[in-house]
Amino acid sequence: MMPGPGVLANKTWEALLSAHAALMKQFAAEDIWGDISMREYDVLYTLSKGRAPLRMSELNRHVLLSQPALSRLVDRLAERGLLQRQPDPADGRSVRLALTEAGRARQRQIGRQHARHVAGALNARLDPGELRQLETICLKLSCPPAAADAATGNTKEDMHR
Amino acid sequence: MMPGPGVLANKTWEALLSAHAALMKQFAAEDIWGDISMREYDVLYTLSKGRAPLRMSELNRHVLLSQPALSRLVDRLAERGLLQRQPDPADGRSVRLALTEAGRARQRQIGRQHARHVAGALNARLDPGELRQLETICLKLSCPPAAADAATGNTKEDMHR
DNA sequence: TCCAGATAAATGCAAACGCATATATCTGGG
DNA sequence: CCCAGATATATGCGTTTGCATTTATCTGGA
Repeated sequence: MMPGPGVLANKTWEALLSAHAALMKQFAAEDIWGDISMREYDVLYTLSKGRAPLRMSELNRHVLLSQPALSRLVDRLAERGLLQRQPDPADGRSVRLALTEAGRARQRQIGRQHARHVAGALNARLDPGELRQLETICLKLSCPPAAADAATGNTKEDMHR
Repeated sequence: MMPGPGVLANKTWEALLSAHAALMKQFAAEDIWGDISMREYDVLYTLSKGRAPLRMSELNRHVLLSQPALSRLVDRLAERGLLQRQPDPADGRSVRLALTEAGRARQRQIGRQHARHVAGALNARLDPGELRQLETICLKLSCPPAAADAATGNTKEDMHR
């Protein structure tokens, strides 16, 4: 039994989940999405950010969705003309995804408004110093599991499977 | 226009989303869930935390799910004997939800292991000071559910005026 | 060169989700 | 007391998701 550090980490994770849920609900309630779901927008945004066309598997690392679900979501976006599947010249198994002009325009149109809502929501609750702290910490969290093992010794995730 | 604060807030939100997705994937990959999905566990956990039986609408504030989806998720958990629907004596429309002993045991059994993974993952990436900062900031983000100033009119767009 | 195993993406199918709406109950003005 | 509107939850239905599996391609060792 070592309640100290474990409890703090768990309370922190719970707080992060609450913050995520609260903000997601608030953003989902905004009347800017039209026929694009937030998950679809996430894909459009991720594609708009990368300069080179992304592969499915790279995209799947950014999006919280199973591989088949992402494959079909991309299907729908492609059928609607918002992105294109291109064969990867370097790897025949792979597919490269790129926004069409229509897709890029749609992302920008929604993104402009969404960004305002995001800024409004976060700036209303946090000052710039807190924003910077939060960004720094979240970037540490999203980086691959640090190998810097501590005395706590609970860093083994890849051992199962 | 005024790119400064908006950009910081948006980069921060993106970092938070990445952190959330990365950790959720890591936790989902753990071999501890059995026949309980993470969403179902979230409900079991939320119910286990509150001392008094929760109502659907209260539960729905904590869980990122539509009201009908939550209603049916609760259905399934009730059919499996993990929680009970009880009529609310004070309000006939409402339903009070409480874990059964089986549900409580199941939550504890999964929660014990999950908590270890959470602690392992967060402690591997953050030191206690960062954990405390993150918790504090996330609580600020989740506490004011945007309805704090309903009387003043708009919630966040007006912050720009 | 060949092939077993690994990797990337797609597909069949049942389960779960969200939207719109229905049902049941509560509340307040007349 | 009654009823219009609000609130809490449930249900119908088409869409989307995840799991298991398949298909196609790549890789390295014999």
